[in-house]
Amino acid sequence: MTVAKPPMRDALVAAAFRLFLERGYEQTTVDDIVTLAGVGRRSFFRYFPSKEDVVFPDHERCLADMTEFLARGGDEHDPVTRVCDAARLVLRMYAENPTFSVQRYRLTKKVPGLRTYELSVVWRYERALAEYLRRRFAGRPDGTLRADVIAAAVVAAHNNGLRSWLRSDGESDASAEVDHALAHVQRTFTPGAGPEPAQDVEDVVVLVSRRGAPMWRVVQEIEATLDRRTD
Amino acid sequence: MTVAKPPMRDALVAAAFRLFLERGYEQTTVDDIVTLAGVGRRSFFRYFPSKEDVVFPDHERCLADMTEFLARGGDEHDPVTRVCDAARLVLRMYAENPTFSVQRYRLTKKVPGLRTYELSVVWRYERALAEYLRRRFAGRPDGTLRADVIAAAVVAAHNNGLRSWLRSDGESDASAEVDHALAHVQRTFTPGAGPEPAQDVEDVVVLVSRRGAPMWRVVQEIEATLDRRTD
DNA sequence: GAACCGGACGGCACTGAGTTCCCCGACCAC
DNA sequence: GTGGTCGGGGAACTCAGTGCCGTCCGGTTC
Repeated sequence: MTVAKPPMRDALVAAAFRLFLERGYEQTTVDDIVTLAGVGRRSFFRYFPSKEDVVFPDHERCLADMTEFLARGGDEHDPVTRVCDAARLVLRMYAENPTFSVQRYRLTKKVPGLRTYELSVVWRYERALAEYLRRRFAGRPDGTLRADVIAAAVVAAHNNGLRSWLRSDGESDASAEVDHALAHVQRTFTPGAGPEPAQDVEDVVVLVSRRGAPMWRVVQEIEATLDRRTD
Repeated sequence: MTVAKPPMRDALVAAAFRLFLERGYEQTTVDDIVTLAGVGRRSFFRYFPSKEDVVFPDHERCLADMTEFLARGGDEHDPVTRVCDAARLVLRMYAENPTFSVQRYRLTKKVPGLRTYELSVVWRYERALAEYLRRRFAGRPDGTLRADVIAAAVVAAHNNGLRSWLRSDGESDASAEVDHALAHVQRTFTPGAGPEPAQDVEDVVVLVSRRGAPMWRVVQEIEATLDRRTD
């Protein structure tokens, strides 16, 4: 929407993080921030509806991107794949500013108020995914239930990978971590493995398993078999 | 912990809800509440660390119950079953006061601040489940990932059933709703169906499936087969 | 040029949540 | 009695967030 981003907004974010890092979030007042940034107190709240918002300056934009990504088409793809790709949009935002993301992670880990705020943001992502899946699953038995569960699983997997990357101070491969986690979810929920069922392969898969084998091994085996067939 | 519950706490909750319902949450100040309850302002914050807490007076207790439930044993049961049972503890708390729960549901639906607060509470439940599963899955490949995903799925399913019940104004069968939702999750994640693998049944299961069949159907079929075998 | 106007910014005063400090009265021990 | 302390009350404070209004600045219109 806003084409030119006001430099004042960035100045406020920079000033805020400087202070947050050197004396802590709760020990920093909004007055401190605006004084350091050299602007009026009222202007802070023009750009950020609350003190917490300055810690997550780009989530609103990212949420809009995700909503748009899910809104425009994509119905020819597998729904689970689609929401996984949507989740990767969030990762991309984090990965664009690794040092910033790591600093923010350390902040949110320490400050309960920021954790809570982050939860509300994550919840909105999850709702966006769930709403999309509900549309795709409309009519199926337990459609909304499936949608909610898959959305929650995708978000949990994404966060698992993301946090693992953040804990490594941005040293590990963020995409690899999240891809691995999302693949796990996709393996659990995707009906059929391949992107498009190949036409010239056998129509039947036979699985032989020892009784009592863990289900995840069974699923893994089915996946592997299907993958081999579609090669 | 606290054996005798102070009547003052209940008086504050009652006064708060009367005012919240007749003029709204944000239109009610803490001073209004303490005036109606006939106590000092300071006493309110002695019992509730924040204004939001008065809306969820029993969650702290319930969270402690769940933590204790997961802490003491239960390791002979299937982990997924165990966390599903833990989730049912929360449902029980809601079901104990249906009218109160429905009123609170309507409040949290309208007031964003309360939604956020509720999220932080739900998050703590989810973390309790995830920590338990992480212990149970310790050593397995992707143990923490599986733990996080399953915990998220269980919470999502529980909330799906719970909300469905709350939207019915407490008229429907809460347990049935949640049981159905949790069964869905259990079907997705449980390694093997029966409680204990019987010793005198066949050691091998053969599944024949059409290529491209939805994974949930495949899993369902495996489950059904295993159930038949353990009868 | 002057008058006009709309948007960005600053200053101030206000509400209300949450905290700190201190008070009081009750109840108990000695 | 004196000395505890424990549950509660209350004044005063900090700070986030809001409303109102003033100012300044760039561009228009006459």
